[in-house]
Amino acid sequence: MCDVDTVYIKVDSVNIFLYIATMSSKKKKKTYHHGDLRNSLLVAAEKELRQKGTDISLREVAKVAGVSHTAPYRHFKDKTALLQALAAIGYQRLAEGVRAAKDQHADEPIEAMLGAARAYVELAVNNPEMTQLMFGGVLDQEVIIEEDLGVCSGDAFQALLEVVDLGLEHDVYQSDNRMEIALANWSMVHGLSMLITCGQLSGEAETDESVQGLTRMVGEMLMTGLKKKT
Amino acid sequence: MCDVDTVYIKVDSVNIFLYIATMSSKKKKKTYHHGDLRNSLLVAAEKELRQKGTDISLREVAKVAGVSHTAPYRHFKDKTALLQALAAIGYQRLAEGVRAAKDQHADEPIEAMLGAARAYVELAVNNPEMTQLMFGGVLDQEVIIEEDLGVCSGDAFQALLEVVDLGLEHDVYQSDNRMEIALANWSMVHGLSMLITCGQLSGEAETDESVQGLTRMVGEMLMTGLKKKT
DNA sequence: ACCTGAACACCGTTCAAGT
DNA sequence: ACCTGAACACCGTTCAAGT
Repeated sequence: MCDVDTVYIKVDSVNIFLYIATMSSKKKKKTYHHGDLRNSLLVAAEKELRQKGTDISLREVAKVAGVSHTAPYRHFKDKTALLQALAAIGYQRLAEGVRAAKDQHADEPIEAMLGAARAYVELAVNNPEMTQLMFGGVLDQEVIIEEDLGVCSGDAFQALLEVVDLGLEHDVYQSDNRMEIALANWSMVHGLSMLITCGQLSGEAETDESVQGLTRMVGEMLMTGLKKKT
Repeated sequence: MCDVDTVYIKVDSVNIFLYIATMSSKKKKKTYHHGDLRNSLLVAAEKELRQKGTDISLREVAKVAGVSHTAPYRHFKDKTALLQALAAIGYQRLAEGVRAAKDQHADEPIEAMLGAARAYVELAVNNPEMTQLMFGGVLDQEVIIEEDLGVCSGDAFQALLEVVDLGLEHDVYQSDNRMEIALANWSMVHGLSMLITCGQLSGEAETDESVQGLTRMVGEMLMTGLKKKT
């Protein structure tokens, strides 16, 4: 009743509470989770996602993170909220990948777009479960619980628009409608990604090289067109 | 003990058993499910899919079909098998839609392809949950339990190839690689479908008209190319 | 042959309680 | 403030049993 752990109640200070808890955890069995549990949960969730696919259990995530199965509810409203927060991280990486490709080809707008396409497909193929989580209808994009999801997914689209604008500035496109150009590129690249990650192209997209080849191929086809010139 | 229902055991004939069961069902409460339960389960499953989305419960499907929660196991190995059989129906409709569009434009290969694209996107947008089931990673395409799935999904791709061949016969494409042309078209159309059905384009794809407009737009962009001609 | 009902291990979520 | 443990209603699947 009068041991170290009870002191913090009377002191009523978060910092001191944490300090004592940290100290005592070195002696006793670590029962409380210290530090950023929210983040630990997301890390655990991604590990589970990669291993078991899109249908992961919140209880298992908690177990992997080393807390009780009710602890996640301190940081996320429900299971969907955790998955949305995880998807938000996926969109963040997507935006980063696209911007990195753009910066590498600042003077060659077409190569910048093809590079962005390569980054998009590569990320999707290397993280198929994450891709399915983001775009597979596991979570309703209509009902956004974690605001991060809306922000990050919007920013990813923004990154794509920046690559389009690069081309418009250099006057390389026939059309001057940035939305249309963006949507055509996005659809093409997204479609290829989804077809590969859901296993429809299992025959022709097995190695990294073949995936890159396919990406370049469909990307150039969109740029030059399929129809014969008259 | 000695009423009508027990006769069939001694007779040991399926037909007679079924006949007696049918007769008795008119008098008593219908406890057994007569006729094609397999089909009834698929109908119930699609109803549930449309209502509750991709995460449906096998028990609920059984309840909707009017049988006990273990009855489905007489017709499907497990829940995944039922979902795969349902997805197979989706691929079947896709193949039909594409072929119908092709037959409508037998002399205009480009219009045939654009029509097929329209059919594909339309079907996806009108059945978003089915689309997510087919392509969203809910079921592993790697592990096919219901053989129908493999057959029907292969046939849907076959239908697309037929539309490509129409164009090759009329010599309208720059490339002569049917696989490449097919993949470019498929990626484009599939990407647009998935972006709409997962809610990413909620702003610009609300009405049937706007969806058709977007489909035609990206389709024509692929045909003519984005880049300025030099 | 076809279906039922009890049983098991799991799940998401809530809530009173503990430190 | 942060986490736990019991409890509840649900789920997929198995199996002995019924007609």
